[in-house]
Amino acid sequence: MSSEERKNAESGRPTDFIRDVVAEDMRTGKWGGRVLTRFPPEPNGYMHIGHAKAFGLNFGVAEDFGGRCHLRFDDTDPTKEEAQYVEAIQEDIRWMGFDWGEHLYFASDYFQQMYEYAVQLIRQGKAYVDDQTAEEIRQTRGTLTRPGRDSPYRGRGVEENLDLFRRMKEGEFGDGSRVLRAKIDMAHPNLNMRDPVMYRILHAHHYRQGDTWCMYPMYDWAHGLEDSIEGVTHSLCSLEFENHRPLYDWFLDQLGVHHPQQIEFARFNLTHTVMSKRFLRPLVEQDYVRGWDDPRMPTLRGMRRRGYTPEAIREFLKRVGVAKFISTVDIALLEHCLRQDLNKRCPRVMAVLRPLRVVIDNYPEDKVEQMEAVNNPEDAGMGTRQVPFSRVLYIEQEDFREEPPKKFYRLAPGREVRLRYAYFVTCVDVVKDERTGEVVELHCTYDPATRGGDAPDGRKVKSTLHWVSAAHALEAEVRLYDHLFTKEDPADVPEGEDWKANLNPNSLEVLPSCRVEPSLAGAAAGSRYQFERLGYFCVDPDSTAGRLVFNRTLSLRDSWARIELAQKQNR
RNA sequence: UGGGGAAUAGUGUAACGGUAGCACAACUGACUCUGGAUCAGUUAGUCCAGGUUCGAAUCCUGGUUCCCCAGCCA
Repeated sequence: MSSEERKNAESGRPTDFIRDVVAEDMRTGKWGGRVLTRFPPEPNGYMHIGHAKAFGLNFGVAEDFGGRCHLRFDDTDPTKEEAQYVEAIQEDIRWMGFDWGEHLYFASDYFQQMYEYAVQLIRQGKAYVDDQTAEEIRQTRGTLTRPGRDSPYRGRGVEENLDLFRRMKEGEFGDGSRVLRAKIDMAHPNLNMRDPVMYRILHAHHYRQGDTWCMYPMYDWAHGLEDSIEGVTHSLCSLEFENHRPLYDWFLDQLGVHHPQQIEFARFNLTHTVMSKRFLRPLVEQDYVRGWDDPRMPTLRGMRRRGYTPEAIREFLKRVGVAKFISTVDIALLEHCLRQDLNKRCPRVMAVLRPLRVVIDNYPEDKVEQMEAVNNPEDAGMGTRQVPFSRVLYIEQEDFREEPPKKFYRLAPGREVRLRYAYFVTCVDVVKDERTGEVVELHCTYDPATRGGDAPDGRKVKSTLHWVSAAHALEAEVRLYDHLFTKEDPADVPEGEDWKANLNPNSLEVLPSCRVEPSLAGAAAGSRYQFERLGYFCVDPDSTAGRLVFNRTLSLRDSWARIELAQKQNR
């Protein structure tokens, strides 16, 4: 996307308040015309669409202003981080279309320099080793309304602090026995400024540093330094770090090093889904979904498997915008962006999800005709294909009603409809299961003059049905997905009740014996199609050579479903 | 009850003292070999109360509501 497109069409200004700031900095030459942003994930989980907003912003701002964006793993807690996430996160960001080139960094690579900065702070009398327990530190921190109390170790001399800190590093002390704290103000109204912990002793194996370190820097101490070391100009982060900014400012100013400008923006929520790890993790661990890449998950892996395109997600993020208000975006907007993209790019194909056998009584038994079908009416360049037609077909069960309600235009006894790209057919008989009364087969007659789908006498039909030839169709499994939660806000539960009660029991429906047209044979995992009149589907990696498995990415807009719903509600 | 933030149609977002606009959603209608797509239209908004100003979503004062902060997580 060019920077011109990034501008507000009406005002000609950048599209959000952060780009406003950056544009102004470029105008005044504040950073010498440089723009350097970064995306700093902790490698302890998978990326979801909320993260995509954050990295899309960072990479996007850099791109718009001819700058650069670093990917830096914030790996300062060895008890939570794993190498597998480093790979997975890169894969997801790359899939979304962003590129950090050579600029892949790790906070853990800066541990030695951070140590030296800490020594400097101690020398300046601005940090001290505290022997209190975690509990004691908590007790003396004070509360939101009451000031904290100074630690009895706060007055230690520089030499003693230096010695103790060195010995912390050497591994002389046990986990939790001592910490290094900044010496700021135990009565500060901002709790983050009440002598925050800078280092904790942790005899843990780091996935990259091994056992080199037995004490690790805290996020608040490390993060600002990481940005400073890399020369970041605009440090974009979410709203909850607003409270921490004064602390980063304090550290950087005490050290007298490069001082990026931090700008905070709001995260967003999506209706009918959850995005925080706190909610997502139990869904996976307690088997409410099939894993982090379950197509119902808002993780990028899940969305990828579901059939989402990165382009659709980026368009969605662009429309969501960037502001300081924590919004709840209607998932319908995401779906709209997806449909818009899929409509343009997906080849059309015919598939029957719930097959109803149809015999064309006056069509010769052994005859097979190839019907020419358009691959994509939105794009003539995608060409046409041949679809076999024969005497026995399948149509969708819901496309036939023995007693059609008002405004139901599809097939019914005595009614004529069009079979897409084939013939006009009229229903002449209905075969039912004697015991259940269920309709099991239809008999129709066809009009040979309507081959291709048009009647030479100009007569019209009210609807067009999709179909497959029974003898030629492939059997396939189709997985239908719906919103993960029935409520817009999944966390909205009565006092004391579990939010999982809002889980949609019908978020997954597996249809084991669908029939798809033969052109789909051998379709590659990940390939996307529109099943005409039904929706967008993609081939799941669970597919095998002999059996295709499809995920329904998204249904088509369905105005009959709306009418039917309204009819039910009026009754 | 301390500190830091935020409030514009149902939802999201624009306006930078000068006609409150756009998108999604909803609803009409047109068109259609996908009840898809497309096109046209309708409904609907500045948190509240004062003030400054010829003129306020925007500036000022006071209030209301919501979010974040008391990890040796990030």
